[in-house]
Amino acid sequence: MGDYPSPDMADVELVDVLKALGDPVRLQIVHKLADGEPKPKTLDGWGLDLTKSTMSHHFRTLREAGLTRTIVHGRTHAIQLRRDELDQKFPGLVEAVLGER
Amino acid sequence: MGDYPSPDMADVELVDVLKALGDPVRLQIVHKLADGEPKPKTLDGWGLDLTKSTMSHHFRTLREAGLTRTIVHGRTHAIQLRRDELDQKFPGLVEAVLGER
DNA sequence: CAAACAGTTCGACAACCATCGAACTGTCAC
DNA sequence: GTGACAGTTCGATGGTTGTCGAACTGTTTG
Repeated sequence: MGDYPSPDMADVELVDVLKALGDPVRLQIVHKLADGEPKPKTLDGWGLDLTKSTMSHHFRTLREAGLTRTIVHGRTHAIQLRRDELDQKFPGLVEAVLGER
Repeated sequence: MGDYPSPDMADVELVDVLKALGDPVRLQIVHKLADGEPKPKTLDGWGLDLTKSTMSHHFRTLREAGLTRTIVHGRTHAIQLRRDELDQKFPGLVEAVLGER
């Protein structure tokens, strides 16, 4: 398989981040990623009853919007929130969205 | 004309707020409202080249998502960011979206 | 009252999007 | 190597959305 390029944070636009977050499935995924640890895409605990192709679509959307990065490990993939970069580019945004405070 | 009810902030969902903000036109409108002052819907300075019906659609979307309130003044309407309520319900969100810091 | 004005609503249209199943690609285990 | 496994991609489908023009509603001003 190919690779899964995340955009440079310099090219990430706020409106695209917000659009990606403006979907209940993706917002929930981001919540599960809040602790910063990479999570396998196969995770049972997403709490979502969707097919793999739909999940794949959302993972791609999050990655292309700049919110996550994909870590390939043989035949398994993990997804991780780009927390540090996001905090630098959009200070307070992730914190506010996750409701931490 | 009827009235323009804003939802109770208790009923406002984060995902709907984010979806409303995830559009370039509406994000720009919110930026213009950042100072908290009500702005007439007729404002020339929105910086948007759209018809009145399209603007009306976006104003409605923002209001129904809980982001703004409409102030009717005879035949003119003003729109205002619900800053205090939003700050209370989603601390730091508006600040982060507006890029204040 | 009549005309101008501010704004909404409606219908249409195209573009986009979430979802699914099926087919496909790459990797690991046997 | 062959089959199971993890994940992506593709095509289709139905629903949503952004945009416009035209018609409409309510308000102010002559």
